[in-house]
Amino acid sequence: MSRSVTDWRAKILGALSDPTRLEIVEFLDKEERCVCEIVPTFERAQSTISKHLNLLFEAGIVERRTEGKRTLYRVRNPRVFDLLREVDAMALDQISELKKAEEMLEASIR
Amino acid sequence: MSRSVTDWRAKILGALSDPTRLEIVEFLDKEERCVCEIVPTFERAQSTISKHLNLLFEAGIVERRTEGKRTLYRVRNPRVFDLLREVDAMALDQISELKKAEEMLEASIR
DNA sequence: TAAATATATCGTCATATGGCGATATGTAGC
DNA sequence: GCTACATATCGCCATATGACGATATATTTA
Repeated sequence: MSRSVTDWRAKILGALSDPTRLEIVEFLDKEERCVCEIVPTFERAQSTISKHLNLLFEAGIVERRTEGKRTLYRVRNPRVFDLLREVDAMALDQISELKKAEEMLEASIR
Repeated sequence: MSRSVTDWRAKILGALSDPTRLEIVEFLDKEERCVCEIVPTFERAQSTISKHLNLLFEAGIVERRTEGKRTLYRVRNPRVFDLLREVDAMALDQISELKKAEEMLEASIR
């Protein structure tokens, strides 16, 4: 079941298209962390976090290794942070665009 | 209903997390195109393409304007292409990683 | 105004996703 | 071997997504 470049791109982007997963990736920012650290950081059930981590793993965003009874996750390719920085720039752009529109709306009401 | 930066990031990434939409964005690469050009390019129903375009619009990826009876779409922020290039690099990396694994598997069988 | 064209929207279906609690699995220590 | 701990997996539910054909809307042309 070989996957095209486009499918891989979609898979990578899909893995990053959830707020919780985005924050998990940020939390892993260059630091390896065990699930036992990740779970209490987010207000989600342990099973939910586990599924998110597995999804990130399947998409090749993170790697994992076990050490005794813990499993440690880390970001596999630091490029993901460059990617996120690009998205940030776009997101900030959308937000400022929206603010501008709101201000124009208010001005027209006044 | 104001949206956080993380939510916007997720929305942008979600809009790009589908192979058809990725290809639509590539097709719009700096060129404005009408729906009548986009639809026949993809093997999808017109209604399907229309929904994809609207989703890209909602996420702020594309802009649109009408000219007579046609609607023309274009990419709103060329940054999206920088983003896609980053994803490409990651996708190629995953693929070569997979190939390497396959080769090692074959070698171990031989 | 009728017909043709371009696009959006609606209704429906099948499948995917995100969430949870409960349970299974695996390791460490007693 | 039993217990505790860490993590993954299962079963379920509600909602989102992607697909389609059919229909609605808007504009141009006849």
